[in-house]
Amino acid sequence: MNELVLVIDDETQIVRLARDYLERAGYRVISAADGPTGLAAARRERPDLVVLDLLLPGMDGLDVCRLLRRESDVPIIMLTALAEESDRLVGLELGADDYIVKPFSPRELAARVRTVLRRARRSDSPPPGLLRPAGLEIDLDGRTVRRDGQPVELSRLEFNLLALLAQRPGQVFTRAQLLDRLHGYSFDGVDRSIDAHIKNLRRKLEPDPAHPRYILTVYAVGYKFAEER
Amino acid sequence: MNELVLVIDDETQIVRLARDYLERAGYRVISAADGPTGLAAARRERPDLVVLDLLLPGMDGLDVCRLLRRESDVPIIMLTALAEESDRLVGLELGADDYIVKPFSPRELAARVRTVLRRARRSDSPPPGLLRPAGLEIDLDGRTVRRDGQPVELSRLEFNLLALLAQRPGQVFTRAQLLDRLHGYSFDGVDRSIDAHIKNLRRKLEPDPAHPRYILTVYAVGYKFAEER
DNA sequence: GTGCCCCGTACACAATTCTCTCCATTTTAC
DNA sequence: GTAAAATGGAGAGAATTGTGTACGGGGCAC
Repeated sequence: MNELVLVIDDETQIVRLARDYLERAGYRVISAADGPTGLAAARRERPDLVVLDLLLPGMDGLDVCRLLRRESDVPIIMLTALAEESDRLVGLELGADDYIVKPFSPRELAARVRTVLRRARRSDSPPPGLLRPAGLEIDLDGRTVRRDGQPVELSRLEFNLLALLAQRPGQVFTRAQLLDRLHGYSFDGVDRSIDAHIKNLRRKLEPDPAHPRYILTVYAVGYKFAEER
Repeated sequence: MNELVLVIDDETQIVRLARDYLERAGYRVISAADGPTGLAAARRERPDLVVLDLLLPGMDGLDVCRLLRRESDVPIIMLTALAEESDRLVGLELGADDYIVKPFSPRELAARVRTVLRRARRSDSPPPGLLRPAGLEIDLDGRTVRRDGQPVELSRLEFNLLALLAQRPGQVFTRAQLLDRLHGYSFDGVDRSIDAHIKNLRRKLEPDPAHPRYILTVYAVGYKFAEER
């Protein structure tokens, strides 16, 4: 299910713009035109993120922010017309996670939303000492791997490679990137050696190495770890 | 009494923001603007958690981290600007419990602090004076070891080494980490000396030193104590 | 103070494991 | 169908570890 964003703003123009853009970016969007309504919506719908205008009819945006904060940890992005540095601090002190100065480009809004959500996801579940993609169990501290409960013996590079990929499922890494991160940045090797490690890794890890389930090839680009589905 | 957090950072803006937010979240906060001051404060005040900036004047944050680690188990959250090196693989080497990439939202900081403290409370609540991995009995207070009821005589360093490893079964320690924690971190020895101690330890401890049951080698990385299974 | 013993460290060699490269074969994209 | 890319197998060379041995220092009994 896509993430839900609540936009609290009384200017219908802005709400419409934000909605269009955020929905196109893949989020679900609900909105409210004033503070009390917005608070009620937040309580009822439990959005994953709130975009909150500072200037609202009926209730100051700062008050809304405070009240929201009191009852939940939902990330908040403030909209403000004031570019003052002090406002950034005021907003952040009240518990906002980020702020955008009006007028803003909808693309910027979408970018901020994405960033804050990513950050929130990360901080919700701090350091994953253990990765558990379907059927696998990767212990980063113990450097051990199990598939369906069975231990899988990996070499150092193989383990690092797997950990690197599995920490960002779906993200494609080029061979050059993988080389950089597996060795120091000053390494003079052919990037085909990555292929060899991928091969060895698959042989040990994949139930059927010829049809990989975890380590996927992205033709002419690199490799990625399979996303959950 | 509320928990005490020490913030070590030279940017007053960040310190103020962190202080405000953490205090609002119910923590007591002290701060220091550079490494030596921070270390002194940590020794004097014995905080429950340290937030440490990697980039500090006077002393590298990494050094501060190592020194802190040497003399206490206080949880450490690192602030880093290096978005690239945000892997956990690197974090393990630092000895930090968690890290946050700048710029961060104060809410995120508070969330991390809460999580790390909760974890720390859970893990070290009853400081176990006695470890009992299968077949072994390690008395940390009496500094004695028994295997299957039979006393095992160990030298000071061997005992420290065993205690260190056995307190975190399954976690891999690099030779550098072991050296750091066994001696003063400013020790300039060859890390192969760790091998020698491991060898001696195994000879005394293991039923079959050639096929270790307790002290396991992790090729190209270091050593770890076997996990129960 | 002197001699002795234990401990920690350093070094050398052998055994093991890993890493990289080469090349033939298969797969993919256009 | 063709060219580029990826895969699989195999082996040489490098890296890492286990172990025996030697050296030096500190503590302790006398």
